[in-house]
Amino acid sequence: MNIKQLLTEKTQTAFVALGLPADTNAAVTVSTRPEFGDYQINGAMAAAKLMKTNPRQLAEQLVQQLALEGIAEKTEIAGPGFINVTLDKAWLAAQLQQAAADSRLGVSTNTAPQTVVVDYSAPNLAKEMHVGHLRSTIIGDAVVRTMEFWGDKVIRQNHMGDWGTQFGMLIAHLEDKLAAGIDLESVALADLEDFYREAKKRFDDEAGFADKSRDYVVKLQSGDAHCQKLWQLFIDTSVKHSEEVYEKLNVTLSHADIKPESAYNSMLQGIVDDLKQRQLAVEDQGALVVFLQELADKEGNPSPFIVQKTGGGFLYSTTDLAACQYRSHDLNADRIVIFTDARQALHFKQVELVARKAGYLRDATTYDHCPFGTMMGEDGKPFKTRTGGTVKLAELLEEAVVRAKAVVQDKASDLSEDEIAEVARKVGIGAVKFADLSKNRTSDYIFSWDAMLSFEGATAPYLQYAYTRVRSILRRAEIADGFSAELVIAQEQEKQLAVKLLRFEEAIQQVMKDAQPNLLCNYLYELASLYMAFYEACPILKDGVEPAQRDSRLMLSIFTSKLLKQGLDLLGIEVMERM
RNA sequence: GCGCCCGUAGCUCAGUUGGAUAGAGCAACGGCCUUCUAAGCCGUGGGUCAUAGGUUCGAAUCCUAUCGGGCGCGCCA
Repeated sequence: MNIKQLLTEKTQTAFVALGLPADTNAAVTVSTRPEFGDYQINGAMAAAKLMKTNPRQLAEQLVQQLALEGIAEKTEIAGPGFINVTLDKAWLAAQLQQAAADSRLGVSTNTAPQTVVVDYSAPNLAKEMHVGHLRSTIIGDAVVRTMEFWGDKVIRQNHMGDWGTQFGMLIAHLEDKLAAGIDLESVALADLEDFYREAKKRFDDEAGFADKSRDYVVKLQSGDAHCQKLWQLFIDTSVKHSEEVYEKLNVTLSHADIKPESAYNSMLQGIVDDLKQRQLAVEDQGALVVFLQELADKEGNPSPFIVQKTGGGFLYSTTDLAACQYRSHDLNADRIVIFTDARQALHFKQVELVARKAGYLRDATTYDHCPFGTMMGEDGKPFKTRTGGTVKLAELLEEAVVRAKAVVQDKASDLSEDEIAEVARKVGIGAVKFADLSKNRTSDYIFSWDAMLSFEGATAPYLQYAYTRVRSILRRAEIADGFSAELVIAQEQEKQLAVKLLRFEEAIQQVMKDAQPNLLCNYLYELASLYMAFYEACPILKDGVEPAQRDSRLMLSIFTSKLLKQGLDLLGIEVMERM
């Protein structure tokens, strides 16, 4: 059920009946104020301009053609030509009745499933995951879950960085550690940050170590068995670290979704040869470069895109072109979605241009780079990653759970120790995720412990709390699993809740279109908020409530609980029965 | 220098395709627990949508310029 879409279709049919083109923008939106009804149709004004007629008159004609009998209780024209639609309560109840009996919670069937490749998380394996990886990981995961719920075929791709220049120094350092008999996991690679720092220090200070590191990179990339073995040891350990974080974060990325940079290794020479043959890439100052006139500056100097270094080495640009080829042709993607920070915007623009020219991306494949802002410190200045400024993701999550536990113990003393631990985990992790997921900004964002770990207001705990309140009522009501009753929408709070419950599909459509889970966060917060208002205003199990009204309100509650759970699940946030 | 992103309440942020009187949360203040979980609900105050022009029935939204912040611009990823 998608009311907005229904009204849009009705309006377009009416437009056609009035002799306007079928693609005239209906401009259906949710009403901005209660006295304007539930939805408003704003298309008449723009259409009138097009036809050079009076907008109010056109709105009148449109209303006569609309055919909203049974759907709308009232259709009014206001102002210069707004059409305000107030939905019929009986119609809402009937729609909700249907949705409540549906396993998809009223979300319509996806009649044209797409194959979507989603590239997200992609940590650099040379280091441990830090807070900067949070956005890509959880935003990507929420979008992926939403697409799967909708019914698209989603292929996750964790484009882990495992092939950079730093690995030479890391495996050289690892070799020495192992030679000294130091245990791999418990000591040498227990803390990747420390390990990286040690290696970097030797690289900068120790005579001969830098040369050895550079030598090892070349050896590694040309398939030397010894270096490969050291590298594999390092990679395996680092991947394990990442997967521990995924587990804690409740992220759906599995081992099978890892498609690291090194996986494209065998394709790179072919890509470069092909670009040369197509005369897209030319030699310049020793490197192989594609010049892009499309991105030229004002003087007409094209934008350079290096695909092969002086000396023959490949870069991430080469890898990303190979990834285009693989995803578009081999995986047959209709859409490729990539979540990285905004600093790489130019890079991906270049990748797409080159990939399209060379045919690595089919015309049928859309390529969406979804950027987000750079992380800043609380002082508003860029978050420093070099000198101890990095907050490890694992540490953030631990802190979140510890803080949540203090709150849970304070507020829910009747829970057992085990339950408290469980609730603290879900609340803490949920708070961190929601804090990040609920922000849309493509601009820079400020990292703040307090913001991340806030448990009041528009936060995950608020939604989780709303869920436990509903569940508590349902427990007390002692109703059977398949409970069903007639829905009656009477009071204002019931109606507001009902309309919102029927807008779930609108929310998830937007999330998928723009790859922005914050829209789902907004929706769920508003839903929970309306339930809270309903909860305060509409008694259910209290004395004096008529059985029919009680049962109808139980139906509303059951559906709300299902929707909250499902919606939070799409965000990767868990719920609990009590808190 | 050129390019990209951004500028909304004291703070953090919403604001859909250009729609009516720009919304939440936090913080502040005032109410609401002998009855369904007060991590809650109800209410009050708080705005030159960075600035100046322009486009039009109508602009936070589109265009131009200026100011401010961040990032990027050939051999890292």
